[in-house]
Amino acid sequence: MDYLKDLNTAQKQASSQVNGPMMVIAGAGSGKTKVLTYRIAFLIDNNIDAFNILALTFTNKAANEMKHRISQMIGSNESRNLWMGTFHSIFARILRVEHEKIGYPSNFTIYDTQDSKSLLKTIVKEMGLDEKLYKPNIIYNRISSAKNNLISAQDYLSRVEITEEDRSSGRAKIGDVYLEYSKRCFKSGAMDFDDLLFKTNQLLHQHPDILLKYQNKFKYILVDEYQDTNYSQYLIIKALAARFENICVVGDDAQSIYSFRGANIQNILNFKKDYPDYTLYKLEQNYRSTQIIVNAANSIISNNKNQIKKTVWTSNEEGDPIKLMKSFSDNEEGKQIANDIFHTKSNKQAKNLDFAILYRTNAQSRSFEEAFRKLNLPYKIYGGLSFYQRKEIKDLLAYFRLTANHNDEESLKRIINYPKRGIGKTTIEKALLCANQNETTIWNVLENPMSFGFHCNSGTANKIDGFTTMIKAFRSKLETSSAFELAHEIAKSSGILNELYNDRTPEGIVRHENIQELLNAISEFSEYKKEETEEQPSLTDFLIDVALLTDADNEKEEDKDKITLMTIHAAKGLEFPYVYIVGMEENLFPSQMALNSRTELEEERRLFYVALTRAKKKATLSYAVSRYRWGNFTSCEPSRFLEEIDERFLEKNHHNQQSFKSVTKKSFTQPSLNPRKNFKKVSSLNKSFSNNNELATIKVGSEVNHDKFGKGKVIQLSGDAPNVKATVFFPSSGQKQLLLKFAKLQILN
DNA sequence: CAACCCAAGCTTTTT
DNA sequence: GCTTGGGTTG
Repeated sequence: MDYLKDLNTAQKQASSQVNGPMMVIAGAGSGKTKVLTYRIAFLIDNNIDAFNILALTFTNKAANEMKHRISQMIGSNESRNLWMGTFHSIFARILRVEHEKIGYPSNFTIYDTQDSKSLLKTIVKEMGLDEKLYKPNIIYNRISSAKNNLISAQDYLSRVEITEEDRSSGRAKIGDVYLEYSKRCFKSGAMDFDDLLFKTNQLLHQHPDILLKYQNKFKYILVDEYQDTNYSQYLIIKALAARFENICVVGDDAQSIYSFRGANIQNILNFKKDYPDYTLYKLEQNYRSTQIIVNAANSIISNNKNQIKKTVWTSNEEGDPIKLMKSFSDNEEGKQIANDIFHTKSNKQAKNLDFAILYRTNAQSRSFEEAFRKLNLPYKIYGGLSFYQRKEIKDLLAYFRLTANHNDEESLKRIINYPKRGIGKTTIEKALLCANQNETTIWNVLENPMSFGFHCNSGTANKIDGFTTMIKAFRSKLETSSAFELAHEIAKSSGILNELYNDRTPEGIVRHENIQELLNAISEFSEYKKEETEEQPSLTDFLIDVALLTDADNEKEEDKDKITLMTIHAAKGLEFPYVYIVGMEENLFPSQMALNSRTELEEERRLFYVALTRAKKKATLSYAVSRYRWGNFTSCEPSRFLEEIDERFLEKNHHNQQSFKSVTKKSFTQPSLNPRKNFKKVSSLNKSFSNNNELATIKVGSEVNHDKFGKGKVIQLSGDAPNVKATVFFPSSGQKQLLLKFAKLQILN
């Protein structure tokens, strides 16, 4: 157990307590993860079976890093037996095992936020409610916070104070939408993110035998980022730990930044009540940052009234003062910081990976991207649209999901007409109506139209039959084919691969590459799983993992040495030598959404605390006096947070201040200094120059001219007059399907 | 049914 | 400024 030598006294004490409840309050940069990993290694060294240890984290990334570190300490043979992962992934895994108890199939689908909102929208339409009033976002948040507080749809409807709230906001029917939403998810064999925790609570509370089983399994429980747990998560932990009370939670109330999604700081304060004989450890020495940064961060957080008292200190060097940067506009901000990085790189011999730009909202990344590109500074952006949320990826995944679970309504709606196969909106709506009336799923209606009295014309019926037959064919290979084989076949047979291959626009090419990348990911996944379990994984296994994989967790080698751009939320747990906190303006940071109450403002301040404490060597704070928001040029005031930093920690002369005054003046009189593309496309009025005689002579191989697409060659003709459809390949814009009676093709030869 | 055009809404943060 | 969805036209 030599490794304990690496720890300071407090860290050592916390790492080597084996039994009993304990809470570690860990200041930023004080070695929180270290304590967690060392403690797990210590437990295993003290003959605690790794199978009996459960470690819960908030991100896959945190879990993987910790796993990696532990395996280096004690060997992967032992460490692979640990149950370590995010709340959502661990409990999804348990729900798949215990699915019968809650009436779900074991291969249930996990709906992401997009799926949930799309379903909500469908329901609002079906119920004939005002779509302006019943916006998916609002309903989703209502339902989510209900679930996080363990309020079922039935509970929701019977609680007067809740329904009264909805009534006064003019949305009296939200409870009914919630009920229908729950029914639809259940019917579809689907759970949303909140369900994973909600149903786990149901499972544990309604089945004492199951609870006992997992209490006995997880004799030792560790929870990271405890300040970010919500009520639902709190109850799960409490139930599981009730028998042995070997529970270790680690957190920092000053870094609680997720209350908007139901996180509750009270959970930290309640720990005392639940486990009166707990031990409290405080990690107060910061190993990450300079004295200036640590003390400046302390001066900021001291403005919060609600907090656990602790004194974070460091023995590191004093370091550079914090730099303030003022810019005229968001574009200037990007340029200035790009320049600053450029110079720091050569002056301090820093690498790209030493720099991070942290902002409040994803939309702020744009000006930095432009500026970095101009200076040839390599960068990477986290967040925003993640790989798995891209349309083409979601489309292909929807095929996988529907193959595994035919009842998955959202997946079916997504792909039944993609690629185009002539099954339109009207048909889908009719089928859905029929499904609702018969209390069955849309898949069952489509697979067996007769038995549900579903009528449509024979052409459509054929197309539907073709679709269901195809999906069933995929299904029959689910258990026999390898994940990659089947994935590739689906991509091909569904027509997706072809569709994207024929799209020769730059976007189309990227999409095609993305599909290839997904297939590669499946192949890598298979290799990895085979090593771990010594079994050939199926596509279902991949789906289980992919649903909860959010951002690109495994970083590519070529992305290693790049400047990082991310939101502050995404930066939690990370550190960089040089950190730029940008957009330090009122209404942006603090966000204008957070100015209604002290609690919200304090959360913004904690967010600022998190941002500043990411910096190891030097922090730069930047604000602009004007910025484009919603396409409008708006003026901004510096953030109140800037005034809260003790002046001692700030760079004295803001040398750029003066020059920017003059820029400001000049630019206001000459707005063209800051040009934005503002061209509207001029729509060209088409001249009709086709006639029926020409149409009659068109044939496969004909060279034709199209008003918009230019010259092209006819590849295929289908349909009967007057609805003849031509497939034409245009070198300039790829393959297009055109109806001859409208397309006004000119025949050239 | 599919392509195109235009207006509306959007920007908090994420598993 | 951008994306999405509704409505219209081909």
